[in-house]
Formats: sequence, C-alpha cells, structure tokens
Amino acid sequence: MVRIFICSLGRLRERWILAFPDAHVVSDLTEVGEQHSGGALSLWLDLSSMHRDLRLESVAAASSRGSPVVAMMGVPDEAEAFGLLQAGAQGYCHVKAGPEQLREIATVVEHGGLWMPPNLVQRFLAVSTRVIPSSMPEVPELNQLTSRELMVAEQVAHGASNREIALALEITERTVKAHISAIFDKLGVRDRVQLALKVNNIPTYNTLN
Amino acid sequence: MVRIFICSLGRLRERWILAFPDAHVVSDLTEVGEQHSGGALSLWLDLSSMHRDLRLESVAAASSRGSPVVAMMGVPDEAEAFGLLQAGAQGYCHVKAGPEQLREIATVVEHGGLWMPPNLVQRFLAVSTRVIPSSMPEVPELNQLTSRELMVAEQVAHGASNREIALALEITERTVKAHISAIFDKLGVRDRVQLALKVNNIPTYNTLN
DNA sequence: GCCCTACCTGTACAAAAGTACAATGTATGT
DNA sequence: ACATACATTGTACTTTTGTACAGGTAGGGC
Repeated sequence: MVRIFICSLGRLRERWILAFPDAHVVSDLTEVGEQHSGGALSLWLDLSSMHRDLRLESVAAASSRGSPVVAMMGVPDEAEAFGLLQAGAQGYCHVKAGPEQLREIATVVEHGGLWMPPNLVQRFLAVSTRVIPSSMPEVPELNQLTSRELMVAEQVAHGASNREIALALEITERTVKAHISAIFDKLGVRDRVQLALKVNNIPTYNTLN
Repeated sequence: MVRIFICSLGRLRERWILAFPDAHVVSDLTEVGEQHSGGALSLWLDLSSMHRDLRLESVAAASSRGSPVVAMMGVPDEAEAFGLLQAGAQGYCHVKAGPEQLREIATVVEHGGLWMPPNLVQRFLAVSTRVIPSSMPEVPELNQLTSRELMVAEQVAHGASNREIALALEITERTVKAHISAIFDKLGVRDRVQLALKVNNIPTYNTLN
C-alpha cells in the first residue's frame, strides 16, 4: 500500500514518516504518477496552508482518481469537514495527528470506511437524526439567563462592545461587566468570543482551557 | 481480536464463520463475559429479529461496554440507521453481508472508523451539508487574507485566544497580534468578536464605530 | 543586484476586557 | 417580616487585547 502526502510545502513532516516509513510526498496532485492509480494507494492532502476555496476542489480532484483521500486540516471546522467529505474524502483529521492515529485512519479508509474525529461523528449524527426539523437548533443553556443577561448576551453575540451595550441598555459599563461575568459562569465560557459563538450556536474548541 | 455475535436465535450463521473462523455467539448481551471487556473485542448485534423499540437500547447497552459495536439489520431503514449509529454503533450493515465485507467492516470499526453502506454515506452527507450551512463560499473577503492570516482568522473564529493560537501555529503571541491587526484592516472589523462573527458569516451591527 | 511581499519578532504603550470584594435598591414569594 | 433573586453601581486590580514604531529574514520577480 502506497501513501502519498500532498503538501504545498513539499516537505514531509516527521510524524508522517513515523507513521509510514515508505511515505511519498509531492507538492501537487499532478505530480502523482499515473502508475499509482488503482486501489493500492491513498492520498493525504494537507489543506492547512491552502486557501479556502481551493480545498474543496482539490479534494474532489484527488478523489476522482479512485483512491481513498484523507483531508488534513489545521483548524477543524465542522461545516467544512462535511463539505470535504461530501467532495469525496474518506477521512478527515488534524494535520498534527500522531503516527498511531494516522495508521488507524489509513487502515480504516483503505478498507472502505469513513474516518473523522469522534466529536465530529457525534455532531454528524446529531444533525442527521434531526432531518425533519429544519428549525435551527436552539441553545437551551440560554434559558438559564435572566432577561437582562439575555439582552447583554445577544448584544455581545452581535459584536457590540461593553460601551455600546451600556449605551443601548442605559446602564453603566460596570453593570454590563457584571452581567457578562454572570453569563460566562452560567454558560461555561471564558470570554466574549466564545459567548458570541455559543449564542450563535457555533461550536468552539479548546486546545487549552 | 475477538468477535462476538449476539443473536437471539443463538446460532451462528455460516457467513459469520466464513468471515471469522473463531467467532463466538451468544443469545444475549449479558452472556458476554467480563473478561472480554476492553479493546480486543467487537460486538456484532443481529437486530433483524428484535423488536423495533428494543434495538436502540440494546445497541446503547452494548456500546457502553467500550468495544466497537456493529448493528446488523434485516430491513435497511435510513432513519433507524442514523439512530443506531447515534446510540453508539460504529458499524451498520445488512445481516446478509458477505464474509469479505464483514472482514472489511471489522477492520474499519476496530480501528475507530465508522462503517455504513456507501449509499447511506451519501445520504448522510447530503443531509448534513443541507442542515449545516457551509461556511465556505459565503465570505469572499476571506480571500484577501494570506494563508497565514487565514489560519489565525479561523482560530479566532473558533474562540481561541492569542496564546492558544501562538501555541497552535508555533509562533509568538506578538506575531499573532500582528496577523490579527492585518486581518482587522483587510476585513474592516474592529475586534476579534466581529472577526469571529464575520468568518462564521453572522451579521454584526455597529451603533458606534 | 534591487524591490516587493509575506512572515516573524521586539519594546512600549493604550485601551479594553474581565475579576474580586462590596454595597444598595427593588421586586417577589413564604 | 424574612429570604431570595435580580439589577445596579462603585473601587481597585489583573489580564488580555490591540496599536505604534521599528526592525529582521526569506523568496520571487525585474
């Protein structure tokens, strides 16, 4: 089984060699020789340094060759992941995935499976089981907020600064801060960006905490 | 690797033996000994002769043991498939799947993958991409960003702090700030919240500026 | 060679954001 | 009357974010 990594930087990362000592690397899909077409090949695309609008088509181009394709992203993005998978990728993982995980993924996709991080699988299934209700899923945690807190949260979710919120609600900036701190506590977020994303129902990820 | 087939009839089908000569069979989950708990085990549930409303919970019960679970159905049903996978199954196939396919499935699920029939994968992705708005084509301004800036922008858009971004990209916090300032300029936003919202294609309003 | 861009970093500073501790007033229900 | 939840604000402080100004490197195009 031949694994070819396609990375615009053209250099092989150590993890990849650790995972597959015989891995190849090319900087472009066109460099993948025709002799490799067929089943005994998997393509690993490093999309992390690629422009957004090129990612989908490069996955599509790669998968049109008939070999399983794994998309490797620097910044996990749920919506994009689904798009990439639909474009033909059999796998979706982080560029920094470790050697053991890479081997797992290889085993899976080379046997016709689909591989993605467990949390994505969950989201995936959660979404799919809600096929019928087209209404946007609510954020139940917002019910914990008092009416005033909710007003503040919504302003933050639209990008307002503390000063703006204070003016809009005719209260002090200090009071805004008080509300915001309470909101952070209740919703389990640590700053206004995460709050904004949560209110807008966009998942966040934490490398630290 | 031990494969245990759980089938209320209590008898092993020929295909299963063909696929896995050392396969075990039991008629109930409770008969699966504790000694097998752990990774070197996969559970194969024959749901074809089970009552509808028991299927979900038996899959849930099986998967709570920590081993990969494959649900085998007699009558494929899309909605039910999603439910079973969400209940914890890693695989979903027809009871009459042939030996080679069973082995493929085993390889996949025993390496953390998800397996389901190709047509179901398509449906799955089609549904998901419809429900989850793709974030790709909708923010053309992101094309103004350099590849490095884009990485930073995406991290911000997922709620990462400057420190986290610096760690992730292996650069200084100072450099992150430099990128972020450049991004603000290019996208015409004033802080990271508005950036996060813009990347996620959520409108903001400005009472002040 | 030179110019340009992207990328990276430093010091220093200003401005927000966020927290800790404390207090007041106003409803509401028991 | 009392307890409780909510809303409000103050002082003071730490942390994070963002900007200004200055520089250094590497690669590509002319």
